[in-house]
Amino acid sequence: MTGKQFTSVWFREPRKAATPARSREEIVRAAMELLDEEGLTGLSMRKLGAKLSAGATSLYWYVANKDELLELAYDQIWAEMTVPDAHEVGWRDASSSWAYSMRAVMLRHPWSASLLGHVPALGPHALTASDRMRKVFKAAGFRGLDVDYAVAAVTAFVYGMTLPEIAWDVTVGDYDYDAEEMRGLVAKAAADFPDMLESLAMEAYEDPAVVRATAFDFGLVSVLDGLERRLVT
Amino acid sequence: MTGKQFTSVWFREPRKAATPARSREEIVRAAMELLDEEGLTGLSMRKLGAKLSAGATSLYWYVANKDELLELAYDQIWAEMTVPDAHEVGWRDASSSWAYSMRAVMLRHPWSASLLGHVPALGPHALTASDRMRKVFKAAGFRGLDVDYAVAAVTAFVYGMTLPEIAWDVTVGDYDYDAEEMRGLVAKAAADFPDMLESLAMEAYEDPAVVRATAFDFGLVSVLDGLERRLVT
DNA sequence: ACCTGAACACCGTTCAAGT
DNA sequence: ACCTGAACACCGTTCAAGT
Repeated sequence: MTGKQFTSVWFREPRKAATPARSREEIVRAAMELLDEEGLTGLSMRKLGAKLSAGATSLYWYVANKDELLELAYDQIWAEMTVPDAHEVGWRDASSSWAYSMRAVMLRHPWSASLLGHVPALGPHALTASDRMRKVFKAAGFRGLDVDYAVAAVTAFVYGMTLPEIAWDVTVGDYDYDAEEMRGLVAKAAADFPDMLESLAMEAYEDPAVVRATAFDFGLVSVLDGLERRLVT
Repeated sequence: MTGKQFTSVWFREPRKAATPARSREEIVRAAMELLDEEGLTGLSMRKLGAKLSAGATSLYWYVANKDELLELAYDQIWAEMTVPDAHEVGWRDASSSWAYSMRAVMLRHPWSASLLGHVPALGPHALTASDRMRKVFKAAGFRGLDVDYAVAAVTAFVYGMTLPEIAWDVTVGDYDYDAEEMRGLVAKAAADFPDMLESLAMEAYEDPAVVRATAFDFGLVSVLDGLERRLVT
């Protein structure tokens, strides 16, 4: 207990602007651009201020602190995900297209991976998406807290699968790397594990993007199959 | 392409100490203590130096930079997970006790959640754990890349489920919060979603720890059921 | 109502200098 | 071989002062 109160942007009323020279929307948009270009570590209040040709500290008029700015940017992520109506396409199609769209959004905005799960998802877009996901699993036949459990299981899977993909992309993007050399280094680290070396060798002949997509699909189908079994018993 | 080479602690030989006043092991142990006590943001090279009654910059003799120090600490996480032998207890029991132990380790070291997936898992302990997990799924009957896909699916699920749990614990720990008040705030944010309010109300009568454990089990059983189905078809 | 710059208390890291 | 302190280039945030 520190005496601090838990806070979130979503618990406070935004400033009502009289003559909005700058606006929250503009700031969040600029922040997302910076995040997309330079990643989470590339976003600083100073840089963001400069981008908006303002002093870094001007931003504090619109936003309590950097964390709340991130909460705002984070919520936008959810706006980009699509959740089809289960009554139109069935719950399996609905939830798997949602899963694919969540993966796509994360890959498009790699910084979101560092925020997902860490930042409370209480923004309007996050809530809307969750609500739609709940409806999908209700349509599937889940009842009570099982609805939440099902949503959580799919979300957890998508998130957990996509995160390493992003980490890999970031690594590849940040460094001058040679695929062959990289494999050699990894193989050296795994030298004591013949089993893993074998699987590494198998992968070497496949397109990495295909392997990743296949892994995702394999797991997603499994998760949905598993959830479906909860319905019949 | 930036001209930088990709590096990892595991690709370089450690310094061979002649008279090791300090050692990598000691530094990593101290770093983990600091991490357990104060979290990821609580670890700074200066603080760690002070804890070891050394100058902050002395650490750079043992470790290339902070990222590599985190790689070292991160690998220790894997040492704490247990993966039973599938030939003794069967693949379902083996993989689910591994899943539970991974969850327990993450909850014990909340900072690990911010490293998992972000930091390359190339350390000896990470590799050992992965190797054992692969053996479990091989024993189950998976072949080829399916072994990796199965391991990835379970890992992704555990990680994705546990992360929000940790975020919640950290929030509760950091702030002076009243359960009732908190629920009120969340309910206000979700005011437009009657469906979610209903589920919020249901949860209010349950022990949060029980709800979380139930959610984890529900999902885990589903994932394993789903994987099992891959074996029969 | 909005914006500013100076200032504070931090960071990670480099490097020449010490022993 | 190991450790140090000074220095550099950054951070987020507060706050009194401006318009």
